Amino acid sequence: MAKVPDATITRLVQYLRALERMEEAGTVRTSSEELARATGVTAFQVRKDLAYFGSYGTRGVGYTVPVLRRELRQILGMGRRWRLIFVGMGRLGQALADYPILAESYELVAGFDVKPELVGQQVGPVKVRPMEELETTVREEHVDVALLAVPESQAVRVANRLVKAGVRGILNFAPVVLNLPEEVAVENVDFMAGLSRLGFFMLNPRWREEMMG
Amino acid sequence: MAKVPDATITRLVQYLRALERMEEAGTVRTSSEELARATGVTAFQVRKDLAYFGSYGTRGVGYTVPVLRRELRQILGMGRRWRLIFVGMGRLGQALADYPILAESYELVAGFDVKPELVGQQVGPVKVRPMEELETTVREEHVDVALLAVPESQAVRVANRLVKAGVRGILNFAPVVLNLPEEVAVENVDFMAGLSRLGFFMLNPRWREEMMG
DNA sequence: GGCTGTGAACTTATTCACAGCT
DNA sequence: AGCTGTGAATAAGTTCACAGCC
Repeated sequence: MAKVPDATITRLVQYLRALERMEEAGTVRTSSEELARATGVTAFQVRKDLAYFGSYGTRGVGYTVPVLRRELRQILGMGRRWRLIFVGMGRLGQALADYPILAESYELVAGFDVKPELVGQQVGPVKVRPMEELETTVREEHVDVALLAVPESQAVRVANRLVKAGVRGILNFAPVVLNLPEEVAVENVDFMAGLSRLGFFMLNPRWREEMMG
Repeated sequence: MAKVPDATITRLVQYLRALERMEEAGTVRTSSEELARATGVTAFQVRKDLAYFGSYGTRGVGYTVPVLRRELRQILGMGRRWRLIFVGMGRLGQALADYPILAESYELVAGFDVKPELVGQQVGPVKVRPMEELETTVREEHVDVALLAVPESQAVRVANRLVKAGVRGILNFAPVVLNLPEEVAVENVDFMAGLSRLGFFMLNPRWREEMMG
């Protein structure tokens, strides 16, 4: 397998979503053209992205929705149910813990918070434990990934604890740069950064072509 | 101004954050080296990114923290307080409305929800109005940007309403591809996609170099 | 001497044209 | 005939080396 552009992975997620909608709708056959329309990229791009991983279609015909869906789930690691913990059960953590789609694809092991009044509470499918139990839980209950929703000031410290305890991935909602060993995967969900970028694009509507003088 | 890479804008936000931390700490002088360390990129990259917009430093000396901070705020449109509405005041919308950093940089005009029991409520600094008032509010109260936190199934419809009403930017929390006219800026905050990507990187820890056969 | 600013080299990603199957 | 799969061309983005200025 050749080296796959980062952006390709992001697009694969979108293709998978489109395929899931098609399968729900009962569609059996699709094409790079149709996937492209559904995800806002070009058909060339769709075919190239898929080609990094193999050939899943039939020339002259197209792709079979359930087949391609299964393959993409496999590639993206959605085949296995990763074991996930919530770290930080404030407003944001609580909102996310109650997000139903999460529980479909991930095994929600537990939540953690420093606040004693939250410990013991049940938030949707997630029961809150004290921070002291973080390391034992990660180790003994084979946690793969942590959803980090603690305040900015604590994010770096807690992330380091998680890495030391042995998680393999962190979904980071705090607006900080985590500098972790590269065997730990990190994805940042930084909506404040998104807002700042939005500000730039609103100020510079023509940034794509040639920007203002 | 030459065409600026998309990724540069994302990094500018990080530089700005680092500068704000430095200014809080009372630091007056910094360097591309130091900014690079704080944000996890190379010093070359920092200098190149800044060079797209002008020259803000002094050769042989470095950058003056408050000066560079002011310039970056200017570039990113943080100089003016954009007027923002929340669309969708469910758990996620509520959590975000209460996020204190938001109110520092944005004028929180109002929130909107279809649920009658939410209408009229005060969520942190945000008062909830009925969806019927969406268009009038956008037009009469000069709303610049909408934070879209409605269920997936409604996201496309509501986004189109917002565009028609005249917003200039949408921060989209729904996991759907919005295909909007290009004069409207869109930023997606798609944490489910982040989780899927995490799955891929956990499965393929060596994806950076050469991936498995 | 030291650190910025930038053209040029290089690397990575996207677009394209068409060969290869069905 | 039609649509995928892919090497080659083009474009975009990053790294680098060093010129320029304090």
